Amino acid sequence: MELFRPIAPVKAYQEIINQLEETILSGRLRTGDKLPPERELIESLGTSRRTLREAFRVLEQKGLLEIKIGSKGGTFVADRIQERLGETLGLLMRTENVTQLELAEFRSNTESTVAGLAAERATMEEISALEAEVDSVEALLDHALIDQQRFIELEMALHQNLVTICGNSVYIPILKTIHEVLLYPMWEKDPIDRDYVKTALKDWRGLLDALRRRAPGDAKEIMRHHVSHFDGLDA
Amino acid sequence: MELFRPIAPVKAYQEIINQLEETILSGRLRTGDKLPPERELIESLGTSRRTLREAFRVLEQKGLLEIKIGSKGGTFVADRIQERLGETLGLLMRTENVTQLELAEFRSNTESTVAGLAAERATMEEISALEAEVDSVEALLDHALIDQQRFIELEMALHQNLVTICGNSVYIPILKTIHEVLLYPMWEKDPIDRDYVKTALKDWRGLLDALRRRAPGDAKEIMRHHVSHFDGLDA
DNA sequence: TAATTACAATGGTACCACCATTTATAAAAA
DNA sequence: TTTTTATAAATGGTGGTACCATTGTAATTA
Repeated sequence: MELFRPIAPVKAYQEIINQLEETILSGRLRTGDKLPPERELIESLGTSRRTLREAFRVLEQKGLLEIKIGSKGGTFVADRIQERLGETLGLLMRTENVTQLELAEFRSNTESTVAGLAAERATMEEISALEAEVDSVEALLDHALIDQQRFIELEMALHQNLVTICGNSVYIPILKTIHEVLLYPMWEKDPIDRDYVKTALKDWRGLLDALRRRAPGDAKEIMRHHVSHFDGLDA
Repeated sequence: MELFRPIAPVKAYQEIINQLEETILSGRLRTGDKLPPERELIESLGTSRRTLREAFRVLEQKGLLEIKIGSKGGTFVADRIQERLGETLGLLMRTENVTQLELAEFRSNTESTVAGLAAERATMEEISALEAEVDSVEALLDHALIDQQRFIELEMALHQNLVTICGNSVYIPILKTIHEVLLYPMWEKDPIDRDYVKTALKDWRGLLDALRRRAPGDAKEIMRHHVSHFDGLDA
């Protein structure tokens, strides 16, 4: 009889998850690396194929592994955590714990902060590159019909680039998730007319100016207005 | 020979995941509901236990299911998506090589925003409850030796409560992750003296005042200073 | 040479038996 | 009677083995 047994008994599949996760996160296994076939791994790990596969399913869901079937298939270390983050965020919304309004407010505040940081740190080259993209948006007005799909792509790219310019990588996955998972579908519903594009252009021109003037306060206000307008917070 | 075969062959476990996920998200199964035992479900679904269990593992990881072993155990519908969001966020930060500085900056900006929102929306009851907690921190000064562990717990709780007060649940999992995963270990390293606690107290008293005065700007500035001081951004 | 076929590697599925954990209940001891 | 202990039942956890499905490559055939 045992005097002491673990409070929370360790399950085999959980142990495998922990071990592989640690190996991947520590960098000993890198993105793209191929793991040994299941039938070999079970010998190294001293477990059964069934248990290993349950662990694989979890790590696949976490975005750390990617599993392909077929002759050249196998288990590969992946880098899809961001996708999963987006999926989870979408899941959270569907369960009605998070409203569209909360999300829009979060985006408004966060993008505004990012714009402020960008105004403090943007180099002339970065500003010029951004301006070139804004010009691309303006070019859309040359056509009688607005290419809605293209406009959304350009808008998205502009926001992504601004995040990069702000120099804090924490914001990148967070805003990318918000953009792709939640705003993309929203924008697709609302039809975009010429006035819409013109308003957006005015915002971006103003932002470029604020970046050049190193005016974080102005940049924040412009971006707050821009995002609020697009998300319908000002409606 | 087949003329047409599916582009992406549907895997059985994926089909089970989709089916159960849809059932849960549509509300036909609600949080706390107990699913039939594995051995019964495989008959309804026409699959094997192994396949069902792989699907369960994924849904458990997603935070939609909770599985308990033992006589009164079973598979239950859970509501742990927010936890998973936090976990995923932590994972992402570990893999994206986020620096401590970036993280501190993100926290400073975000907590500041949250404080501003709280100042706009806090009820008198919420402010009083927060004040009671601040009093608990002050009580730590009655002892010759500061209970470091307790101080950290109280600080953490104060921040969490402020997030709740701000009324936007998007911030909850994000800041919770930042706090638990990344700041906790940091705080444990630095020894906390009486002056440290006194400074923190002054910040919180000031914040309480700002909340009462409905002064978002002041609240934001105080919180920015408070967080920066603790994270060593001002050093 | 080009199309077809066969093979091999690898993950996907299935059935069966048994182990481990937890709870409830009954039996035994105080 | 009350407390402790042993037993049983329910349920998830693990292991083994065999076979199926998918995919790429090499051998075969026209």
